[in-house]
Amino acid sequence: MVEYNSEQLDSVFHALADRTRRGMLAQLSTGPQTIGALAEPYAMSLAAASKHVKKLERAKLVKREVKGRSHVCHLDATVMAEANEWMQRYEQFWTHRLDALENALS
Amino acid sequence: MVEYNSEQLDSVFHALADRTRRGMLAQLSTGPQTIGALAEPYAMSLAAASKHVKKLERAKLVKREVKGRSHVCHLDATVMAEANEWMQRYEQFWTHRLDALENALS
DNA sequence: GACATATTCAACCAAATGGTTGACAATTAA
DNA sequence: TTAATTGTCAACCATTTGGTTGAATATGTC
Repeated sequence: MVEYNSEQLDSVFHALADRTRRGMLAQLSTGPQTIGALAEPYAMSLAAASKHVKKLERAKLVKREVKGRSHVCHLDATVMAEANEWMQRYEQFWTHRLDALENALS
Repeated sequence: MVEYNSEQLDSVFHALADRTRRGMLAQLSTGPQTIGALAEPYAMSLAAASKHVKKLERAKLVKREVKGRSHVCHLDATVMAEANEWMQRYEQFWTHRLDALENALS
C-alpha cells in the first residue's frame, strides 16, 4: 500500500475546503498575483484574505516572493498531485457507480 | 468554465481533511462496516467516532443502512468524482512541474 | 421481564477557524 | 521629510471542531 503523509493531506484538503481559498487558487492559475489582487474579489478585510493566503502557503499550494512592498504569490500545485493520487485509490468506486447508472439508463 | 457546487466541495474536502475519516473510508473500501467496527481502530469513544461517520454521511461519502440495532455503512464515492474533477483542472500545473524536474534530472 | 448490545443524544470543554479592528513596518512617491 | 501604499501582527469575538461523559433509545437474547 502506498504511504501518504497524513499531515500534508490534512493541510491540503483543509486548504481546499474553503470557497475563498479555492477561488484564490483559480485566480492564481491565470498567473502570479499580489495579496491585494487576490483579496480584491472578496468582501473581507485585507488581513482576513492575508490569513487565507497564509494557509495556502502552509499547505505548500502557494509560494510567495516579496518584491518591494508587494508580495507576489504563485501557484505550486505539486502537493495537489499527492492529494489527487490519494483520491485516485477510490476511482474504481465512483466509476463503477457511474457505469451502473449508465447501464440502467441505456 | 465548469460550475461546481461549492457547498458540496466544502463538505467533501473538509471530510477528507481528517486522518480518522480518511481511515474510515479506507476501511469501507474493503466492504460495508458497522459503526462499531469503524470505531474500533481508534482510541476514541464510540460517540466521537459516530460524529466522524455523521460528517462522512453529510458529505455524502457514506450511506447508512439501519439493520436492527446495528448501523451498516458503505462507501459511496460518487461525490469524490466531483472533487477529483475540480482538482484535475490543476493537473497541468503539477505535471508541468514534475516534467521540469524530470528534465532537470536527466 | 431483565439484561446486554449498538448507537445516538445532550451537555460540556479546549482548541481551532474565519472574521474584525487598530497599530506597526517597510517600501515607494511627492 | 512627509505621506501614501502594501502588507503583517496582535488582540479580540463568535462559531465550529473534535473530543469527553452520562443518560436515553432501540433492538436482541436469556
